[in-house]
Amino acid sequence: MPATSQRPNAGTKGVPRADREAQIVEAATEIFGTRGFAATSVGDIAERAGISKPLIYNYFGSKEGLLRACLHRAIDILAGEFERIASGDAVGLERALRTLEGTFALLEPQPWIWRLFFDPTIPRGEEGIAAELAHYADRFTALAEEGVGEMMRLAGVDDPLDISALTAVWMSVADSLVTWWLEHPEETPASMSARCLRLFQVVLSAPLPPGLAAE
Amino acid sequence: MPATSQRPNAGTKGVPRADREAQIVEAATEIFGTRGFAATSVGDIAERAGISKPLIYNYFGSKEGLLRACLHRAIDILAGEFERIASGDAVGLERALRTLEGTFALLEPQPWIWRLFFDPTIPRGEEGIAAELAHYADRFTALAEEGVGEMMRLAGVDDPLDISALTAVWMSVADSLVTWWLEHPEETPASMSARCLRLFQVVLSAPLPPGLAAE
DNA sequence: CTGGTAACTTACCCATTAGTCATATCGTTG
DNA sequence: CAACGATATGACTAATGGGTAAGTTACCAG
Repeated sequence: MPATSQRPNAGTKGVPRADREAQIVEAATEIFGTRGFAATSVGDIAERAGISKPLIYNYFGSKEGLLRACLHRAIDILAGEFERIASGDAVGLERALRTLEGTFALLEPQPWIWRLFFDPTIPRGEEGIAAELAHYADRFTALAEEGVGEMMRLAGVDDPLDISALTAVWMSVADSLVTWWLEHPEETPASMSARCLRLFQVVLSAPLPPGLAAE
Repeated sequence: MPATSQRPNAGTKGVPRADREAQIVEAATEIFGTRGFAATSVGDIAERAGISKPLIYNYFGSKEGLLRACLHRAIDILAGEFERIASGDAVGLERALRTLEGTFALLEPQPWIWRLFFDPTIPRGEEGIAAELAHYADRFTALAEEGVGEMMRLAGVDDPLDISALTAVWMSVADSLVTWWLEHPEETPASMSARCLRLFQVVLSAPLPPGLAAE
């Protein structure tokens, strides 16, 4: 028997660091992604992950370091595959549909990761994580803008502001579908894709508003 | 001359309570709306409004009370007009365009108010403001769902989940356009409306993806 | 069985910030 | 002009939450 036992729960539980880190990052990503960085406390994350707060600081150094780890994992999951999807040979609305399908498949395990890149509550100090985050968010935005711009040029529009606005709309559409999915967990990637096809169909087959009919 | 002067700036400045309240609410709405509730401190708001923190507590009781006041003003500005716009006789995409136009005109003075209703950093305790907020957010959602549902029934779709998803998408589209506007302050409500018309045109005139062409 | 190290936790520190108190000035009114 | 209520603030308290110090337990190599 040990001489003293003032910290009854202390001591290792035999979980390797890599495993714990993954587990913590997973929990953190979910809470950061749903509640926002600013509204989340490190204590909340520790509780959710079933460990204590100092372990997080041991492994990640700071709240921001934890966020950085979440981001890097998110990048690993998304970046390559996302560019592959976006660089297919489809254009216009078909490219949009393919991108949505790919996104749903990618995000299936944890849709929250997407939110990290566009969390408005992350402190916007020039230095630190904000810059890094902006870099990756911009990569996704650039990808989207490329697709949107291509479609608009086909339609004879090339006003950069129009492209910028429609890109924002498009990304928001994708985001809202992921969010909706979050609230309907029984949906599969396949059923989401099918649903999107139906929704496109409804919108595109709707009667044109006046002033927009001809041309 | 007064006997003592230990608080040099104390004392009334002759601003009636109603005016001060309006001024504070205006400042608070802007900061809450852009940075999020959780990431905003009462001190920041006081500084922005040019008054001291205790005055806010004097008038609104708590940070949550201040948010409630912001919400009520937002309701006053939006609710009636919004319902009038939505209850016009337009349907489908024309109703959508009309709603956007009305929204831009309404939000012109302070686009931030819109964000209050969908701020994810507001504490989600069952009791308190969250319930009230959900009530109003649901009213807007119901309005949108009515319009979307009408359009979808015209297109022969009546799956409630499809309606729910497209409603989420539609609200997100409106939100993203307001956000985009926030980042392009030189735009007027009229130019935003015109831009939306062009964007609709591009999307609707795009070549249909395969598998979606015929019926 | 004896170190050393990696995996843990309790109990704390301290900066920020929600919220309060006591006080000060002004306008009005009898 | 005295008294009062409304408008206002500097200086405090208390709690939250990021971050740390120091110690506890388990495993493993010699």
